[in-house]
Amino acid sequence: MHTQAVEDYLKSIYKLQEERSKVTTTVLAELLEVTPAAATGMIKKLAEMNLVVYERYQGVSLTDAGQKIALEVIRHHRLVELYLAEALGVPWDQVHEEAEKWEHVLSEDLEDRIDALLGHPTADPHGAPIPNRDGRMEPTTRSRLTDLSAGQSGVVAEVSDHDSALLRYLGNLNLYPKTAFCVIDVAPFNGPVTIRVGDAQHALGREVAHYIFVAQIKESE
Amino acid sequence: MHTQAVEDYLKSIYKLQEERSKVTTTVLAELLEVTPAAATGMIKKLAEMNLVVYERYQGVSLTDAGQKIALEVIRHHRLVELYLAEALGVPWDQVHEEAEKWEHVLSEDLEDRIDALLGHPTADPHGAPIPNRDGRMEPTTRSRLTDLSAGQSGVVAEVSDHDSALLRYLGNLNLYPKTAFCVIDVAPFNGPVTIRVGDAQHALGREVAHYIFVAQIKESE
DNA sequence: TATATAATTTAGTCATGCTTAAAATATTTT
DNA sequence: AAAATATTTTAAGCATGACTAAATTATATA
Repeated sequence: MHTQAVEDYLKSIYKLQEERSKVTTTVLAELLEVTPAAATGMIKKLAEMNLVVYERYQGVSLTDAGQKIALEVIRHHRLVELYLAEALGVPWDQVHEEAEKWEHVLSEDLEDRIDALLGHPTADPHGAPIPNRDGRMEPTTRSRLTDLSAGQSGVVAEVSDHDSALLRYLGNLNLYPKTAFCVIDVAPFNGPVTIRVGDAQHALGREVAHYIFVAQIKESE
Repeated sequence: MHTQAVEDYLKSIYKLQEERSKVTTTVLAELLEVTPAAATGMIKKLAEMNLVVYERYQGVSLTDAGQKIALEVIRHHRLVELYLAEALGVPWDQVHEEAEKWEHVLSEDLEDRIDALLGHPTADPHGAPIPNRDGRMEPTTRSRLTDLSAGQSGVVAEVSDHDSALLRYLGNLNLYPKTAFCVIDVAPFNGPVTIRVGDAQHALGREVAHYIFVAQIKESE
């Protein structure tokens, strides 16, 4: 087993790699809420363990071994999130925080039990894909709501879990994954995106829309 | 929140205090699987935090504040043990090990959810009492099976969870808490204790009998 | 009671992972 | 291209919590 710090670093590097081509020390440090100096130190250690490739001033990237561990941690995290929500009724804006701690103490045996109990799920409560035991995930086509235009319809696929206040807000609007909606209007000058969900209509700020990922995009008739 | 080490020390001191009047450095160190020197160091730190009373060469005892924390940790531990057994089907010889890790990451909110889901239980899978939120426990009258004599009957109240092989053995004999039995024979010279459980009859070694706690002792007719 | 043994504490280290401050390197701006 | 700025790394240090080895204190034995 690796330390919690090692697991957290690998997980964070993985997440950043998904978005940016280059994972820099500073961005990593910000995500982990440590100083850049601390990140440099840990990156060096990870490089010695052959979990990341690192060249001074050039950022990091995961090796295959590092990615494997990262995906295991992410699997733990997302399985726990879903389990907390489904089995224990924890509100979806709180599961992330709890799972941050639980992901590091989950034995393989318990992972299997939870996985089976949930019916081998493929997505967590925010719609993020759960890697299977081999580290494979369902490929996701991640369009953001900000990329749609008026007249298009879609389904909420995933919502960023980085801010629990945002999740509470979206929960109040019933904008959970799998919710269908259509875009009524996209206001100019970074204005709100207005959508219709069932009978309700909501004007969402650009930042909120940016954190909503959409699937099954069509032109509404 | 306290560190995991602090919580583990307080829990261990509490458990030792239940059995011995004086908790010595060496016994504590053995239970925690660290060197006596390490225990001395931590004891000093706990004393500075006013969680234990400590005088050099004289052993430790918990303060009220220390006991409060110890009981919270024990409550977490035993609730988790029961939850793992009931909700996730973890075998009773494995719940202890898992709970050792989980007890330190359980939020108060989750504690309440688990407690409610289990119907505010008062004992863990081994029969050990679960402290309530105020730190109160059901008073236990702890006779050991070794204290009984032939012709007496009783009910298994609690079984020590310190050795998972012992638990597997007792599980195979169906000697779970609440199991009724009667003593057929107690062989001399520290010989086996023979008991009858339902239709089956088992000869238990003295060490095993020592780790079984019994309630509702009567003379069988 | 003196001595041997056992328990406990102190002293000095080590690993992990963080911090701040200063130095080195990259990137932007002029 | 040089200067200014931003990023990254190095250096030194701190807290936690463990270790070994040596010194101290208690307890048991003769």
